[in-house]
Amino acid sequence: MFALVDGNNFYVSCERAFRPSLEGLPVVVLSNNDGCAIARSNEAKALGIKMGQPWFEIQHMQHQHGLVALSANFALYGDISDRMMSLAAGLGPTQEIYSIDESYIGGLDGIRDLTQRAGAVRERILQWVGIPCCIGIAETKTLAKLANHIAKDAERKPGSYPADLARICNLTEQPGERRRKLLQATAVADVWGVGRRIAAQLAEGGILTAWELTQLDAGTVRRRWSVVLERTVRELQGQSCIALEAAPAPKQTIACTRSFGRTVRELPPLLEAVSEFATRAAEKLRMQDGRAGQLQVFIHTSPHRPGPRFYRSTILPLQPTADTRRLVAAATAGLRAIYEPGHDLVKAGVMLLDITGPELGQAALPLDEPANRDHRRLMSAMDAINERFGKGTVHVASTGQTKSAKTWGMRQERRTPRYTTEISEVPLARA
DNA sequence: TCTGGGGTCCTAGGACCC
DNA sequence: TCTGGGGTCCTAGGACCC
Repeated sequence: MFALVDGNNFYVSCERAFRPSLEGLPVVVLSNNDGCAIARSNEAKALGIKMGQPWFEIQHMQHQHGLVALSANFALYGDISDRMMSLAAGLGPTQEIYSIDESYIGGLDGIRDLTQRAGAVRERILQWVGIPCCIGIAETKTLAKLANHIAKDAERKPGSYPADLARICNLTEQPGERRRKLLQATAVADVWGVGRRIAAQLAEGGILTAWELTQLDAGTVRRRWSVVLERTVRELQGQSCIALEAAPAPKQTIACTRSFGRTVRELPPLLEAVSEFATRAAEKLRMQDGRAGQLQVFIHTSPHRPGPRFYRSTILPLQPTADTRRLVAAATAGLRAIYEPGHDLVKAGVMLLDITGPELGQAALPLDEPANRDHRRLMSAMDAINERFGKGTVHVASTGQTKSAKTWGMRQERRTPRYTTEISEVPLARA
């Protein structure tokens, strides 16, 4: 049995926790560069704002409907997430942190008063962290996700569901008839693992609800679609196919990519940007104690603008490494190889590929041991200094001198303070 | 004027091997 | 007239997730 604990409209809820005056207002959180809406309060959803909708399309709602838009404050969301996750863990013996706002809890069989217990955990998260969440409980992860969806829907639209399902929905307690009705009330597109494409194909075959999907034969689904959808069907039928993953698997690829605040044509700012992306990617790589065997760099113009497009990328083979200096050197060399003047570039990125554990990188360089050890010590020192004194305190020179001189940096005109992670931005309480 | 960022897994087809 | 069988590895593309 599994539970899924999921923060409601998570980024918006994080902002509201520190600015209660946002309660009841339509609020959206915008992506990097204040480009599009990536989180919406219920009030904003009610205005018809779609996930990922560009800001320029909804901007007018500020005056018309009192829409409030905030720049994404990921430092804040990450920290609030950690606090929420540690409380969610109290629900059962094992936990998988699935995303910034969701975690599965496993090993729940035999726990008495589970539904009540879930309610208590929900209360505690709300009181201690200030984040409202919903909890779904069921026999499989896919069903727990579906139960969570019901709990959220029932909270948002009281009256369309039995009142006791709002916020906490334990499917295992639902009598057969009621359970069937709940699955019939859930659109097939809302099932975890069913995206736009497959939902459309299912609709052609008359499969519109989660219930109808459970009625399909698993073997048929495998032949017509894939083993992936087959697994989803089996999970919906109550057969657990997706296990809880308590320890996060090391990443196979690590990316750092950004859209620019404005278009970039010249090479020097691009070199700066790409150096910084390679630096960030290298930090992530060292956090999992990995080595990259390949590095990819890309640049491109806007896919949304009419006219000729320019998209170019290259992959460079590496002696497996986690050394920022070598990764930055590879990234800038790659950029020089693909750069061509005269294009209004809007985005660049660095990806680390062919990632292996530490042992392989060392084995490949048996004679180089002492030097390798020195590289690692230097990188550890750099990471420790940057951890203590802030990102970029020590950096390679090619990432540029000062933040203010950046011509390519992102727009973030509406960011709230980093209330919990930056000492100068901690809110003051007045007596 | 203005559209995010970071991942995973599966499959089909080609190259290549014996 | 007539052309095997079985396997692995790699890549590109598609689909999905948040």
